[in-house]
Amino acid sequence: METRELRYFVAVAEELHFGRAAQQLGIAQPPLSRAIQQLERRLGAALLERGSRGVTLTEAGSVLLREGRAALDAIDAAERRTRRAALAPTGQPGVVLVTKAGATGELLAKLLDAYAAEPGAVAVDVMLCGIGEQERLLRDGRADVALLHRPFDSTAGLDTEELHAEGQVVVLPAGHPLTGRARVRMSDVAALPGLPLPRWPHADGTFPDGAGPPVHHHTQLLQLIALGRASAILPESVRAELRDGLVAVPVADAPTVTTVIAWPPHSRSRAVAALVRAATRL
Amino acid sequence: METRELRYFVAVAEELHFGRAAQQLGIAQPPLSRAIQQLERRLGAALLERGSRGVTLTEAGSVLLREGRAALDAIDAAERRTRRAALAPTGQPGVVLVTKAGATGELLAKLLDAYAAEPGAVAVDVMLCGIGEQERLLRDGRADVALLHRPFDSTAGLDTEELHAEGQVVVLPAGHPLTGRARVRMSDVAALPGLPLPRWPHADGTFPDGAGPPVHHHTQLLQLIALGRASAILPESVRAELRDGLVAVPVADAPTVTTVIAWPPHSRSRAVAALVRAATRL
DNA sequence: AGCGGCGATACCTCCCCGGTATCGGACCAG
DNA sequence: CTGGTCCGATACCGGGGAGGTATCGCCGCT
Repeated sequence: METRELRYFVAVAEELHFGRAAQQLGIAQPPLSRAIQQLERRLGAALLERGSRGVTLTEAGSVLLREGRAALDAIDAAERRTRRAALAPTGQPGVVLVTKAGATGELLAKLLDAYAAEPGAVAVDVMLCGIGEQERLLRDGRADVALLHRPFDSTAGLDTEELHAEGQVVVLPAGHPLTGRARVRMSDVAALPGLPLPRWPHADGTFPDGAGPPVHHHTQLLQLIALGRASAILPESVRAELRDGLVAVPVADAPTVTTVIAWPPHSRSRAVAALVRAATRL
Repeated sequence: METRELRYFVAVAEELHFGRAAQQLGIAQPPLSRAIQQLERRLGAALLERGSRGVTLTEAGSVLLREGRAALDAIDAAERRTRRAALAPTGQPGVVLVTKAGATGELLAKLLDAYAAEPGAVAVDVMLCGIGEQERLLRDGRADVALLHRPFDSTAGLDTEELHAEGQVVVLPAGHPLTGRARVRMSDVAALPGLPLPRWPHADGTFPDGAGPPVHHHTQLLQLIALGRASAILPESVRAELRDGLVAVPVADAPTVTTVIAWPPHSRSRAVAALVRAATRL
């Protein structure tokens, strides 16, 4: 199977429309139709159901969509990492570390300091991204190592080391009745009238249903809370960045949040290994 | 990057010889040379060092070899799983479960029974393989789920659930002085004269250096022990398959062996999920 | 100097990819 | 049922690229 065919198929499977997929790929529709037919012939499998009401995926087609995306990511990763390795004529090409914008500020600073002090340390590019993007960045080679927070971030398919565990607090606008309490329970928070919990995007970019405002970024969320439009349950360490007008109250029965350092499993890079070692020694 | 180029590069990187690589790929040498040059141009990276004393990998080249193998595995997996999904017009295509020949006999039987009793269970093909092959089989799509033994098998890049933990015993020929002991320590075993521990192959198929006999299979090993040529430290459950002439003595300070069920992280197959659920309920 | 091994180059052929034009079936409006 | 439109499939053509053969250039060995 050639990557060209795979890219074409993924485009069609996502659009469920040959014409639009072809446009998006920058080719005409007929060669796209032919490429998909040829792929189906070679695999001996019907991938798409062409009905008069548009195109639908067969069972085999949805398998290929899932597996094919992973394969294309792996190819992108190979290409990117090779390019980066080539840019550094001497030794390691520098490491890209990715973490959610607005989180892990202190831990990250300590980690970078500790690693920089090691002999043979290379440049670490810090990349900040939105919620749920890290796994993708690691898989397609744009990043080499990430700081994640379980149980929020999925660590499926990644190697991890635990760095830090902490409880959670509920962040509320100052003056809210609950701010007087020493600690609260999940049930207290779930029932808050007029202060819905925000909705984070899933890995595929869609949002769960619900009443709360959709949120991509940390700071965005804190602002909403200050405006009295939402509340949120977040790790204790947000206390460090609470502005005036925001109050944090511990939530007794919220799940513990574990900060982990994660990397793709076949990453045998010396620099990543050293970074992980530095992190576990913090 | 096209898979053809990637396959060509991996062949050359493994052979470190254009002529032999071309022969192995079934093409002539000149097109292979050109393909590699074109790949290097497109990546903007020197991958191979052509010296008069043959070919060597550059830093970027070894990155691409490692990442490229993973990407090719992912493509093979996509192709195999799609083909298998297409063969089953109704529902799921059957699951391939892989485990080491000679191990986990009882646990496996119970798992298959428990899963078969579930509603909606599909056919489970059991595949037996040698030491260290399971991870590869999962990655390139020849298998969907595996029974592994930590810490011997690497579970890097796989999702796992723990099923069973057990201590280890040393297996000795009957009549050996140590067989009178109720239990022994690692240091007792390491010092055994004339009964070296066997060497298992690494993931890449090579053997570590040492005195012991190289071993691929369980039964092979037990036979060597009965002949008085080796001893081995193995999980307790081997007791069930000890023939006459073999004795097992618990090793107090050997690491615990954990049997886990493992699957590739993006495997969203309903059948694999049900199998894992059945396994954790055992 | 002569020779053998090995990768690069030159040059040719043919296939396959992509483009344009057109077809054919499904659905819709009247 | 007829004309229109939407959409994927088919027909056909042209160019680029993949692979083949022959040969070169370089290095090391004797």
